[in-house]
Amino acid sequence: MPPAAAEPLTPERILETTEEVLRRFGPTKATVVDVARALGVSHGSVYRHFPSKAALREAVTDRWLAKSVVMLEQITSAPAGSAPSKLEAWLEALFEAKRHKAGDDPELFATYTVLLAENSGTVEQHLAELIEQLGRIIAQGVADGSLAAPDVPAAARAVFDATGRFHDPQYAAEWFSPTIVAEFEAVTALVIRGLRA
Amino acid sequence: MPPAAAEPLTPERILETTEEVLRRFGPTKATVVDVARALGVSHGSVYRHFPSKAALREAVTDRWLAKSVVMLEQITSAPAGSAPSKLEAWLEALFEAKRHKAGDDPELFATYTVLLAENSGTVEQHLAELIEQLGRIIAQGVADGSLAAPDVPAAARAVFDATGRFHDPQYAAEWFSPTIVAEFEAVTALVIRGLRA
DNA sequence: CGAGTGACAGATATTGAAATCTGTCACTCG
DNA sequence: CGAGTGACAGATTTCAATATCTGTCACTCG
Repeated sequence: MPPAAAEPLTPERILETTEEVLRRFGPTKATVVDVARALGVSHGSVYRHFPSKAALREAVTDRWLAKSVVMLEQITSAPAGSAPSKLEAWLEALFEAKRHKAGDDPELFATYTVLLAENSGTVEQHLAELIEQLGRIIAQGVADGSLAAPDVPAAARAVFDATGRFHDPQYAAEWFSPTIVAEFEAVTALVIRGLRA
Repeated sequence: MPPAAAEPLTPERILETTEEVLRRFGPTKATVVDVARALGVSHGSVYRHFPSKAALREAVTDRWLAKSVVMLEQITSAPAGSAPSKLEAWLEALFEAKRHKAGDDPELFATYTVLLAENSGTVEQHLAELIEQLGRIIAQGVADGSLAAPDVPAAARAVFDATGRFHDPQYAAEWFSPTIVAEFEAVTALVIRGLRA
């Protein structure tokens, strides 16, 4: 990247550069000074756009999480497909997306795992959005009679909790075991069976 | 404790003292020298009974894990009770046992969590024993027609995986949320429903 | 003998001084 | 004016010297 630029210094540019710096140096060594250096400005300028290093890192985290929400929203609001098959597709898409992120660039994934741990508020909000999507799929199933759930939000939460081993980054190391796909399928099948009308 | 003792130095006594030292100093500061000092012997003597510090810590871990297995075995092999209710009781006993351990003495629990992390082989064996117990309960249910499972060991594994949030120590911090019991019950109900004939 | 010792080498952990970083603010300059 | 600066104080991290620990082994002594 060009070390200096005539372009105006926007939050957007700062976020992009922060991602780049995190990618290069990792979560412990990446500093605000590094970001400023990469942008060709003084670190004081970065503080004009973000009130603290923590806020900057949180904004990067938020951006990263938003991508999965958008991807899964495609499945959630697809016009075709039964609720049970949507549920299965949604859970598999979530698992596969995480698994590929963790496998393709383990260091970057570890970096984001650290960021996630220090921004539990942001993560919680993101999880709530995912669970809300699950709730919409389950509600569709309840409406067309394919699923049964006395309390849809609670059922959505239960499905999410029960599949935690396949989306919680704390388990990332296990996602490359030769039996993991069979285990994922067993849990998914059990959960969907438990939800059927 | 008496710093010196005329009693012979047995593996048993060393293990007890090691537990004591771990309890007092925590997993990072507890040393073999500390254990020897507490026993009133030289650290060389400890190495007559355990080949390494790692082996000593592993033996302590093993001992600790064995207790839950014994407690849950009571439920597993109880003569009375339907398989679904046994399953529920077993999962609840596991959750409550862990929750109380974590709540009653958080530091000691954290110490054992560190020990667990450095002895993944021992932990895996312990988990296999727990899953084997679940398998026996499910097999009972299949035999009496209350449960359906094409592959009993796989179903046992799936039940254990699906309830991970309520027994994996990595989630201990969440076990004191005001909604955790409702969440546990929702997942348990979902899983048992998924297993019903 | 053989359970226990303690001095030793190499590995690991602790400590405190120096370097770097975070966050602020009075200032510059287009 | 107002985006950007850079020197500064206090907090945090790094680094190298120092201390402690792990694991071995030739030895003691009941």
